[in-house]
Amino acid sequence: MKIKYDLLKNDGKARYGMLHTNYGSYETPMFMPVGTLANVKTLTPEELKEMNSAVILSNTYHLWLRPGEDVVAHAGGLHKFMNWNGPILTDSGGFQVFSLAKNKKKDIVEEGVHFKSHLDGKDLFLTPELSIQIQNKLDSDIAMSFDECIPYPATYEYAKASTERTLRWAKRGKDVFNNENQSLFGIVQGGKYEDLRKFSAEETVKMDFDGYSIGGTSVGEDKDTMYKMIDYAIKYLPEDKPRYLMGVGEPLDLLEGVERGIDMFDCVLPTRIARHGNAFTRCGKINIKNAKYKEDFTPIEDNCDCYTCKNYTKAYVRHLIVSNESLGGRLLSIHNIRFLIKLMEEIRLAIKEDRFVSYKKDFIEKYTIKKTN
RNA sequence: GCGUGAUUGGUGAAGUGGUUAACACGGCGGAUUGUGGUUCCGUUAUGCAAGGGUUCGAUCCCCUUAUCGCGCC
Repeated sequence: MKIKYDLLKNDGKARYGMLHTNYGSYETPMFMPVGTLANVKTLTPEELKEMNSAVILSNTYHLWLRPGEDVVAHAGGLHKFMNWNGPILTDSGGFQVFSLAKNKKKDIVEEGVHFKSHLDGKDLFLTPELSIQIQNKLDSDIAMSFDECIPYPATYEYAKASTERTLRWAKRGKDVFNNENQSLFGIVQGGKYEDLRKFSAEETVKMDFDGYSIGGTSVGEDKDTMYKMIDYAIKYLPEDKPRYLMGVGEPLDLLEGVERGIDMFDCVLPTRIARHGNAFTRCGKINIKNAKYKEDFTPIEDNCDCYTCKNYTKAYVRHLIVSNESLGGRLLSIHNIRFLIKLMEEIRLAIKEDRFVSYKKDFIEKYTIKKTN
């Protein structure tokens, strides 16, 4: 069965809805933790469930290299392989075009993309067809079209050519797509250019995907540019399909995205910064390694309902991080993911109660005054 | 007691008679947005055991003292 999206409520452009999948129905807007290598780094499925995590991400490029999509298929698909009985979205490898293809001009050709394996340096060639076929085998719930995540800044000429190619790739991927139980999302590119975003959105929608994502954001552009990229594209996306903003996960950006009509977000931020000792709090991000927490025997946040805050102190978590103990990154990952998921829970409630704008204002006010603390 | 070798920041240490005394670790702070990366970036000794001398100039040369090591009575 394909996924299905019900738009249940609007509050301005913000949307409250329900995403129906083969692994349950979940409210949107939602935040999706990233588990590139078939695991959300350091966390078990049980822990993710406890945090009320719905969809998790995995990555086509990475699983292709290791362990290989056939291994996953022989295991009975990604869900069984990783013991996750919730929905899974697989990224296509498009972001790796951005991060790993060193020489864009030479490595990105019409047929596909040349990579050097980050594992052994071996030459690899990934095409839209191959990406989709791998994802079909991985048997995720949502597959992504193979695109190029355009770097920032990019010239108009580059962005135009890349955007057009991404459209051709989307078509090619869709043509070979073959998995009844899987859905396929199209990706809007276009860089920072309004007409290209419009063009990309309209053309992608014409191909009729199960959902649409806005890509090419959070690649180094300033916030205003990012928000404009969303504005330029989102008005051309259909109301009855989910909209997914790729790679965005800073609390303030989630709010800005929701306000513009985004339903799904993913980001490595909560887990990555956790491993480096940072925690989201209502009063802004904190660095647990700071000396001032050495003897702070209070939780990261007093009113947080996460496992970490209910059981551990800043001083202890700090000690673990400073000592390079993996439990430190685990505890902070639990807190950070729960923080973002809780944020989305509150956002959904606010939308349902027609008070999203005031909720957003209150949150931002608190989040950005940390300096006085 | 005599002889001898050392003494550089929180630590391990490089180094030179002449502008700002390597590097590493540690400390302190920052970054991180579809995750190659226990990652990246700042910053951290106005001072080279103490005092005196030689010199235009000494952490580097000489003397004295202190501390530590080694050898011999």
